[in-house]
Amino acid sequence: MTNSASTQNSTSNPTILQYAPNGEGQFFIPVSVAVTNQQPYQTATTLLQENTGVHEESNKKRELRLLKNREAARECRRKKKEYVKCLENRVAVLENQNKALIEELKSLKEIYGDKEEIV
DNA sequence: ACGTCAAATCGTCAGAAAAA
DNA sequence: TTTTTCTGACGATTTGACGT
Repeated sequence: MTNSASTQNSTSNPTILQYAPNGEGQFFIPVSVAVTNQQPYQTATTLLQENTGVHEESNKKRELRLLKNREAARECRRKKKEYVKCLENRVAVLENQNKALIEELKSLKEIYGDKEEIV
């Protein structure tokens, strides 16, 4: 899936974030409206102009945190898929075993009859 | 070709869990 | 206790199938 430009409507949900690149090669930086009470979206360029020193540093920290979390989420989903596949394989194996046991029981009953009483 | 819908996928946030 | 990592939930977007 491509990370194409997307202009999300923030009027319905003020905390929606915009992070995808737009067509001009700029990047919208995620800004939570609920927290910052400013224009919902800023470009990287304007942010760079505005933020120096401490702000720049905390921006870097935030970007790094988001990047790490993005990768963590991908890895988490990959592991979860793998786990589900594993469970599905196990289900298939158990179903086959169950079928085989039922067949075995059936043939044993044919050999010995099923009217024998447990004492 | 087009619209519609459901399912899959993604990035982010918040909070739980683990590590330092 | 603080920091870092993991994961469920959410909303937005993409994708593929289907009917018109």
